[in-house]
Amino acid sequence: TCAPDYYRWTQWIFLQFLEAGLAYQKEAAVNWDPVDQTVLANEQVDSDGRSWRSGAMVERRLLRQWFLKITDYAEQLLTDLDKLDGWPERVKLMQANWIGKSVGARVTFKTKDDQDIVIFTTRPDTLWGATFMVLSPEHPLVESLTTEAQRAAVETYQKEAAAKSEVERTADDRSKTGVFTGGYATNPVNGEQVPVWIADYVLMDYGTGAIMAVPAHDQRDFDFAQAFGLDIVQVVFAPDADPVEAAPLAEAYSDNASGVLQNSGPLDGLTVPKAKKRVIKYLEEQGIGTAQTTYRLRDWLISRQRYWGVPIPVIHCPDCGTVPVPEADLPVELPEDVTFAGRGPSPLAKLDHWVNVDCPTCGTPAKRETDTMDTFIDSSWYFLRYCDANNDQQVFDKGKVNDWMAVDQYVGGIEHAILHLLYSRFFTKVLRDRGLLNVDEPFKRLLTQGMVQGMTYKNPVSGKYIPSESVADPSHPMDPETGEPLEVFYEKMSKSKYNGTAPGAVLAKYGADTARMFVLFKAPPEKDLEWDDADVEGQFRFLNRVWRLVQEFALVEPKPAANELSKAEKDLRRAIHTAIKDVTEDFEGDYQFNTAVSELMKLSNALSDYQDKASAVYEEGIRTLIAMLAPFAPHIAEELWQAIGETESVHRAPWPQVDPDALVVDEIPLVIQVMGKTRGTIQVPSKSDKAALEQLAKESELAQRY
RNA sequence: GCGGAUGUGGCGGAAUUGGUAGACGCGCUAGAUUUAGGUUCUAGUGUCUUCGGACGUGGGGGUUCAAGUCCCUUCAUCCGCACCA
Repeated sequence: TCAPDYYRWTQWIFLQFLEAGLAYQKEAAVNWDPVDQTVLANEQVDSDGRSWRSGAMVERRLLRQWFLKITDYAEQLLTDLDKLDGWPERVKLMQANWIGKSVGARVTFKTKDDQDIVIFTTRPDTLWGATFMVLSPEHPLVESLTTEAQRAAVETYQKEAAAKSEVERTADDRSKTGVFTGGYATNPVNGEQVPVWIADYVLMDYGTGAIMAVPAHDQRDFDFAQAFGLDIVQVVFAPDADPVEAAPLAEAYSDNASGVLQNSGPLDGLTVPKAKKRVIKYLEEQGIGTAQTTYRLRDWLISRQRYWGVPIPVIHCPDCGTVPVPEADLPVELPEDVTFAGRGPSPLAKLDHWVNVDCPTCGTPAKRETDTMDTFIDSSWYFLRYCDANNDQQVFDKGKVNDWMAVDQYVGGIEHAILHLLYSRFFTKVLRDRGLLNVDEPFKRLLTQGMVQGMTYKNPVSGKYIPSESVADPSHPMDPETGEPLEVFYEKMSKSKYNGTAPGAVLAKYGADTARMFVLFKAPPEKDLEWDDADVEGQFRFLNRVWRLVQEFALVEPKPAANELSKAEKDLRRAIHTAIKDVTEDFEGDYQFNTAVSELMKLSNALSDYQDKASAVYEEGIRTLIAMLAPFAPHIAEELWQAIGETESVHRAPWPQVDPDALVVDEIPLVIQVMGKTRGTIQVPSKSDKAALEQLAKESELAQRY
């Protein structure tokens, strides 16, 4: 994605976004990584407020930046999750959470001097219970609402809030802080005067930055009211049979299911769901509010003050404003004659000959945009380019993309749940709406594979991690210095925890085939894998057994195929074809390679136990085993394939096919239960009808005994 | 707090539509081979047992001839989101 013949098209796609009105600049309080000296998208800041890349605490800065309007696609990105049957529920939920849809209403409260305070609420049915309002400290109306008596307190609070980071403001500590502005507003449904407060738990960038507070029915509002003695609690719904009074309320009453509205004018007597519908109509009739849906998803900030990235292909002209670079001038290449001065501002900004250009529209001197794009842009469409990777005329051929897409199976880590996987869905939908392709969703099936974890020794007293080499007796691990017993557990590998495994050492000792077999066998692909040297040994043993089995077989002179198979031969043949069936199903289904490997082991065991090594069925078994081993242990399988006299590569050999006849059994063990208890089995002909089976069961020794 | 997932031997994990729970592997026990250790091979390995059996898939209850699987309830662990109005 860093090659100009790729990012040329990344820039072209950016221009498509620009043309569609989906790329724009705005000044906003953004996430600034002080270590990498760049801004970051919301998705790239973890819940502790740290940069996904540098790990530094992110600061807020007011900067003019480029954004992509992913919010325009919030609803589609949410509803189309239902189409993704092949995705883990967990990932879909994380995306739904991140998009954060809330359905409710905007309602306008009036101040004394007739200014509008617009609030957003998901509970417009509780409007009659609103007894105060809270604005975000940054809310533009705070200044005019604040009375002289309260001004000092309000300004102090605003300063404190501004100094706090987003994380501090939303930290675990739920104790409420806030200040009364001295101002009042009118509740539009009942004309009550309600005091207006400011508090930092109300966030300027969600909803409208202002809320109505309903202490009787919202626990946060209740807590706030208690903390500040706002004891006007108006109850507006209650269980029908058990009206709740204001006075004894110990906590907010928020059981919506059984509530019936009271003290609420036109809503009285309605259930909560009905009141929610009715109130919207009422607000609209009265001209005081409308239905509204909000999303937590924010537009995607894509500007980066980094050198390594795709230059944003626009030119800033003093006369024409922001002008896109004409398609014919793409790519805007990253200059190579830059000077890096450690960490600091992007070196692009200092490169005058690159920055200074003529405006493509009017020809007057202008300046290039020096920000580059978030690298997640590059990876949001590469799967489309894969369909037509060498096209130098267009981004990709529509026919080819429609033919190949969507991706049948995507494999990736859970860490991309709300990053790459959301961005790629967004890009696919935008490019579809630009008429460039016909698919709605890029990835049909998603497998989030687990991580490899290492065996970790930790002294629970000192908290120190101990390298495994220092542990003398692994069955009773002790701290070599203090003799204290150690905790043993599995955790993500890390140098500081001495729990890593050097792949080179494993490969040198056992070979790549063993390592691969171990990884596939140890756990199903979506689960974390606990690296255990003893299990690696186990795989090594298995491959050695197969090796010996084939070497022994190579010395035997096989007999020609018999017309009539003995019972032993039939049994072996059934084992062979059961293995083919099961391994094939593991490949075609959910990639449960752990059970596929175990099927290979079973087949190997069956062959190992089989006496007549010269039988043609035995030979079939050996050939089948090697052929099915090939995808798991390609080197050994190739070697063994030659050992049995083949000259072509095993990897070109056809995959073994199931012979349904081989799976048929003449006799099956029938489970006998007497009075609901399993008592044993009897052998019965597999083609018996119900009456015959009942007869056999009644005559059986088990039936006599119980 | 909200949402989701998962609970099966000493361990990792298997078990089609409800039909012999614990496949396969690790580990462990005993024996054989070996000067010894390792390797390799054989047998055993859910718990209890008066050797007849009984019990057993986090706990409790239910449906069924039959439940790891279906229903109700409860507990625990992990993950995501979290003052989102």
